[in-house]
Amino acid sequence: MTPSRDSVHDSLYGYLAEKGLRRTAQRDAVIAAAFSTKEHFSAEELYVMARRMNDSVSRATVYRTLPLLVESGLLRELDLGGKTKVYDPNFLEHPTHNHLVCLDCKKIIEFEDQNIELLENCITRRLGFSPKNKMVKIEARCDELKLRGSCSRRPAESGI
Amino acid sequence: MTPSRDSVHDSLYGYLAEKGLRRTAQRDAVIAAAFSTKEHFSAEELYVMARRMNDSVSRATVYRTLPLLVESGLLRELDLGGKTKVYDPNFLEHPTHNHLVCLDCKKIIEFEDQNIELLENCITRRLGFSPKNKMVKIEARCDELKLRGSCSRRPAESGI
DNA sequence: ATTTCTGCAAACGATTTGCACAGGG
DNA sequence: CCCTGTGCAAATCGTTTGCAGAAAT
Repeated sequence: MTPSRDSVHDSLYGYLAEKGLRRTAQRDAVIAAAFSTKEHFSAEELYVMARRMNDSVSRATVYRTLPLLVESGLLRELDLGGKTKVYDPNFLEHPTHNHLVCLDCKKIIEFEDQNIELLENCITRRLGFSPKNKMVKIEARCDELKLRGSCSRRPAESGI
Repeated sequence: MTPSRDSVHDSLYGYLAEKGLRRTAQRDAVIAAAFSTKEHFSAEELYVMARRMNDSVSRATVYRTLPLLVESGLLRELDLGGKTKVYDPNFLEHPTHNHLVCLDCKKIIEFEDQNIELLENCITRRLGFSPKNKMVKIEARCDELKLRGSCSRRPAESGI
């Protein structure tokens, strides 16, 4: 299910090579950390995870590596309403998924929809552009919470 | 076309009154500034504009007023890919519009689409939620730029 | 009179950067 | 070797906050 770490490595290091950039133990650790989870994470959280794989990784390296991962398309940067941006490692497996954020419990549900995808492409072309990244964010309130006064949903649920 | 400033004032001060908050000259200036344009603006830009209307307005007051405007629904906070968030005063006139951002020239095109709107509502209900805010951001590249090597579009164009 | 608002300046916190050394090709 | 990458600590920059006085109700 998870894309093999090797394919992620190949993909990024292919990208790095094109730019004349080098392979290092620290970048390996950051990549391994980023794809060791399906959860969204902040830069700081990635720093902690990467440090567990290789304690020579510094915060600066994490902050310098993150943009490379985003530009190469391995990771997607998202603003889901929290105080910092988060990074989503699930775009390799689900390149067109979108997000619903519950305003009550802050839970995030990922969903895919082929129809929206299609409409986005049409709209973009009609305006004279070629689509690159499309993102939908829906902020909503939990019906169950409104009815029962508490939200029973479990954190790990994903609509994918 | 622009909603009368009075209606904006009424709307916000209605909201403020509900919360036991007060009407002040500084808030008036910030509101007037925010709705003196159809362009997106940053907090700092709003500060400059508000100061032109009343030079007693401080940066702190702008930063304290901005969340009130967002929570009351008058202004929408957007992450369009720049380094800071921007605020969009056009949601009063076009409550469901979305954004396309050109990766080449950074121009922003606003568009509305009833079909996407509908799909977002369906998806949200299907997942057991009631939609509150829905946003679509499309990042794209200008076809004309690709063909001609330069982007001839003018900054003020809006797809609404 | 009571409470909210304000400007100021200091504090904050996430991110970025300059530097000198380490290490990949 | 040469040049990129690194950790460290300092710098940056947008935003937030504590405070004492000003102003709204």
